Amino acid sequence: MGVNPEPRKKKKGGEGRATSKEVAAEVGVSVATVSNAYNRPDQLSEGLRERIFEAAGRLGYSGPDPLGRSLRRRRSGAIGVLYADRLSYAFTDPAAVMFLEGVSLAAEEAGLNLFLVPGGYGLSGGSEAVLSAAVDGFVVYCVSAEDPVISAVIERKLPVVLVDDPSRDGATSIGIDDEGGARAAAEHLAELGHRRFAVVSFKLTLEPDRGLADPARQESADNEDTRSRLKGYKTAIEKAGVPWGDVPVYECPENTPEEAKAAAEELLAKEPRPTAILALSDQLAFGVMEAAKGFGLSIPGDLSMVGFDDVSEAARSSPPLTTVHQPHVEKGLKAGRKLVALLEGGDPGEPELLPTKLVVRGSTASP
Amino acid sequence: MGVNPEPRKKKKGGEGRATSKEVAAEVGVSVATVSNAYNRPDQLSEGLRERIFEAAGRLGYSGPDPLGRSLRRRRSGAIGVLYADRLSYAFTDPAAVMFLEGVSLAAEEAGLNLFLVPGGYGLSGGSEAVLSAAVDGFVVYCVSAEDPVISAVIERKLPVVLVDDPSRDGATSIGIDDEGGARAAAEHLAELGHRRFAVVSFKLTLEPDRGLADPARQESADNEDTRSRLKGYKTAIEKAGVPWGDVPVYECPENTPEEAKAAAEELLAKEPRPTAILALSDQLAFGVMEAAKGFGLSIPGDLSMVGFDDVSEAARSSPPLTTVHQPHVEKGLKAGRKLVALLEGGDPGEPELLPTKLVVRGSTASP
DNA sequence: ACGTTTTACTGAATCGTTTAAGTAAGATAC
DNA sequence: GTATCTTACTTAAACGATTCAGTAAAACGT
Repeated sequence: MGVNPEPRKKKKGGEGRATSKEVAAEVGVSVATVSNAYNRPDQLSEGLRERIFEAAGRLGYSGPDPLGRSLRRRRSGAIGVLYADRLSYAFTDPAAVMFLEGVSLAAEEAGLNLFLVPGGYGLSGGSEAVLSAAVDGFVVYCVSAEDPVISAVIERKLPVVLVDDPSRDGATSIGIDDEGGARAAAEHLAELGHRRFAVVSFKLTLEPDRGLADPARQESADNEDTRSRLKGYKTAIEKAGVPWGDVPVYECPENTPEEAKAAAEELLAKEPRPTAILALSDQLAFGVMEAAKGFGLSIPGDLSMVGFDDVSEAARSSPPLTTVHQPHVEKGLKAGRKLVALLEGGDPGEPELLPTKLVVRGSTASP
Repeated sequence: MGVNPEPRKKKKGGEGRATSKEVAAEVGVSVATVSNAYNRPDQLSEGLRERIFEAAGRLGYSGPDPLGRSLRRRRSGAIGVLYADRLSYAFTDPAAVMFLEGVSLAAEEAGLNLFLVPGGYGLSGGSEAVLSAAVDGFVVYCVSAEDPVISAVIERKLPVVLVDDPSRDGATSIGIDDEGGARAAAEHLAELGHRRFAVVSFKLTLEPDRGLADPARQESADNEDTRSRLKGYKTAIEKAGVPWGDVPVYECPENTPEEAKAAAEELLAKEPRPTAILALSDQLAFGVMEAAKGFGLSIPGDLSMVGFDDVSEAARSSPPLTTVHQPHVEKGLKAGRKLVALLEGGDPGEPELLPTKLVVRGSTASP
């Protein structure tokens, strides 16, 4: 058994990174003392501490290895953000970016790093990324309740904050008043006198369709957000005397202007043409606006348009987009703070629903 | 010595996450076998493997702990992106976001996660975040060569790819043709007939000033990018017969429209007023445009404006911004791929300089 | 001068894995 | 029927730290 015939290469030149053990050997102390030099300066004499740092510098030891430390401490010092899609996609969505900004603010407050984990339904690996991420907890963003990765997260039994999809009981969560915002958007259009509506939605289920979605499919949307927004529209539109069944709801597999453009091209070709289009996100709204331009339709003269999210481009587009504002950064910040509270054994607080607000700009007018 | 009086709580209820040891005990095999069940299915019989998974499910074991595994494997499966500033700031800068998109693309290709590390000069902790991040390598973005965090990164002796600041020898790097792009921008203005220029720059050193920077200070800029862009402007402007010393260069401590607005307000109050302003980034250009609006100046009628970066808003602003395009996403992607190559022991390739290109839109005209 | 505290360390267990090397039993070869 | 190869595991040593429970020596109090 462990005879260890050779003393092994002790430190074969200055090469590679050294370990605390090597530093300890060099100085002639125990590894515990080296550890203390870095973590509890009061546990050793000033002189020895300096000798240790000096030797560390000489040997190329840059301080405790994060992995060894994390393993022992049972804390990695990072919070994970689980994003529904591929990560690269998150960065193209201004709403997601603002949310991340908020989470990173919370991480900074707590001195934690940010670990981005792609959910990537259908991606190679599946929920492997979730299982292999060295984090202390997760903020789960925008993942449908049906997504298998969410089970993977739950399975890991780490502290979790669910964002925008507060359907798992027990879990801490935060969301926004989707329904109220959507209702306000549709009411605004109804008050302007619109009666011919159309809706451009993002995907309703994990296996998305492209095309018109009937009410049954709408009901079965597996994302809480989506369902709530559609419900808000429905309530307001029915109140205006228009049967919901008459309102075409177009499902886009991806939340991109390109998809929405294609959707709008189909919707605007209908006779009679809708006079107002509600989009479930600003990204989609921008696509619709482009399509309208292609049809030679002026906004808001020929077509009124309402988005959702109030991303910063919304104020700068031409015409500026009427949309439902939601506090993306604050949502991220609060989600992050809840997670931090959880990590510190504190109280994450009640599930919260942040307010939304209709911001009327230049893309809506009477028909 | 380790008498271990009590057998310790073996598994006090289904609570907490279980370990491979517990699963092994439950099934009556060694931990090695449990490990094999997850990592090398061919090493054990199908039946046993299923019994192990079944027991794992029962005990709440969700697979090997990432930390233990990473420690042993000496691979964490994550690449770190070191960002100069606070992380929350990265998300407000469209150029940084696009870059991250590229890196995340590369990470996805390689099946790696993304670990975001704030450089945060002057932040509490300093380079602590760098030292404590459990990553396999770093992509260093936009950090001045003088920044102490960059030394921290080097010290960790992990594979590193330097972006936009290829000054450390030996390190793999990627950048863009800053000088050429800047030169083209200034040449464009000169050709239009402009002779009274002003420049709005971001910070020149780690300890930024706000205000006009004389040529000496410009030379001492510790970011390669900044120096190159200024040099490009200088070359073209001098070629047009204007002494560089006559061109006011205003330094903004932060790369935000707000800072640039303040800068422009000062520059535009000068007599004679500049007829063209060059901004080192689009973010800064947007601020200048706002200031111009405040002065009642029309762009490009009264003032021509050129940015740098070609972020997506540049095409949508009014007027659309003439700017220097750089391939942000591609830069991130290539940086990420180089790092991946390094991690896999391959060849990261030569330091690359990606091309820039002037995109003429509506913000420039003859004076 | 003697007991108590403080200071400055060391030893050894532990965190949760992976993996090279070993082994016993059964299958295959000739 | 013996030698060799597989199969299906196990043993034990890492990986790189932290931390608790010592302990010997020095400092302190009276």
